[in-house]
Amino acid sequence: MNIGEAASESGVPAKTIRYYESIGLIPPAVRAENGYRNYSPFDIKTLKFIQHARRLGFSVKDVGGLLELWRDKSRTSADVKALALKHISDVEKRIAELQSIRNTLIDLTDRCHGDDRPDCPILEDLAAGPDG
Amino acid sequence: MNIGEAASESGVPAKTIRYYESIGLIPPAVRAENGYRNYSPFDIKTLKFIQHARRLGFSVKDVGGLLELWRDKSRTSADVKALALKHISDVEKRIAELQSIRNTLIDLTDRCHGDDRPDCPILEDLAAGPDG
DNA sequence: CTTGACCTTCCAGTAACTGCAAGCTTACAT
DNA sequence: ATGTAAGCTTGCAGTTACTGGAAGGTCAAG
Repeated sequence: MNIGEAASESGVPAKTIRYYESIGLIPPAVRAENGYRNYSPFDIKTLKFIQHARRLGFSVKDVGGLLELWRDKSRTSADVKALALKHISDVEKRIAELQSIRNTLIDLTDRCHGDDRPDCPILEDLAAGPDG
Repeated sequence: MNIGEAASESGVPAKTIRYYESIGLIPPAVRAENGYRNYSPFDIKTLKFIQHARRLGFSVKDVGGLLELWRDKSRTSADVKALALKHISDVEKRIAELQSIRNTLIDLTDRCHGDDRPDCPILEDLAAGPDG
């Protein structure tokens, strides 16, 4: 299977597959006689695994860790769970930050009449700072 | 005022101030005879404005737009509000994405017993995909 | 035989900094 | 006066995770 088909099968763009190879996230692909990369069904499975983990917001580095755990039959589920829980806590922290940002922005826009006049609490507050 | 003091006054690191100058977000600083950058209280105010807007998650490009609106006495509050509302919608979209990610992760970890045994629904689901 | 769709490599660019290195200048203590 | 440490200058490289593009080899169809 050439890289193009591997891309459409896995959902990972060809360009990105090469990139993952270049950074060592996946091992170098076997090459055909013409130099083209050749992918097995198992390679596709690995690419899908990566794709799913990335969609869940795991960093590429974390995905590397998950791949190792996936391949390592002697790992414990606790190892995996620990990584996932850490990631959940990161995600929740980020959500809380964004919600705080959102609330501040809502507050600012509520107080801005948004008409033809130039005075605008949004700009005034950005100049004055969060506390006044 | 040298760049170091400007940094501690504004909360923007010296390195970042130079960076903002290099990308044209702020005009080139006036130089003293020794070549050192010199900052006025108004410059500090601008840097603080930038800092606050960045903390609210506006991109540097958006901050550039806000700075223009801030300087432009003829702008309308509607212009500013439009930019802020767009940003709120982006933030809310990002929050929704992260919440969806969080829910999936919670679901996965709930189903992983997290003990010494190797079988782990987290890895299994990552391999199989979001739909089983 | 040519066209077009693949594939290859490598280089550059994105966002927003941050770190480091080499080399001034300034301030302070000895 | 001198040593040295802090602060300033520049520029280049590294970060994250790709993405786009150029230049060129390969393959299948008409």
